[in-house]
Amino acid sequence: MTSPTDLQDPYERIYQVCEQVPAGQVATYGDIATIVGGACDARTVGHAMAALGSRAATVPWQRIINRTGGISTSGYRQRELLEAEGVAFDDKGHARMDQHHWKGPSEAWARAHGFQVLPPRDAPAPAPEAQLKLF
DNA sequence: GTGATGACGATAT
DNA sequence: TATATCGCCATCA
Repeated sequence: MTSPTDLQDPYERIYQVCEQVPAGQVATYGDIATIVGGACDARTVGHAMAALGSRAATVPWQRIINRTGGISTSGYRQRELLEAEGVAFDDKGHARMDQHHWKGPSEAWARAHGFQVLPPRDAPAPAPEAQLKLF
């Protein structure tokens, strides 16, 4: 297992997880780092996003935001792209994490690719009316 | 090899 | 809730 050929580039794994984020949902850098596991940190994910390069066309980098739900980028129209996907923002420029927070990939997919799943979370605040409004 | 920087997170106030 | 401080890791000069 010490062979680098067995493990893909650390960034490649991050991109792969980012591709699992469906449209209309957002994930935090910490979530991606938790799913990738290993020496992957929230900051490492941020560096990976900055090193996207040509992969920016296939990786939904715009769905990756910081833990506060704010957009750290400036000039990339990240918020505009998210709004186009149906992600709601408040007047403070923070995404509605309670509505669009990605719950993580399927356990089967994560296990099949050697990834991890996000820790279980208690129901934050179910809004029946809000769900009905979606789509 | 060392120091500085960064698309961050968590905790404390 | 917002701000301030510290910590962790990878990349670049």
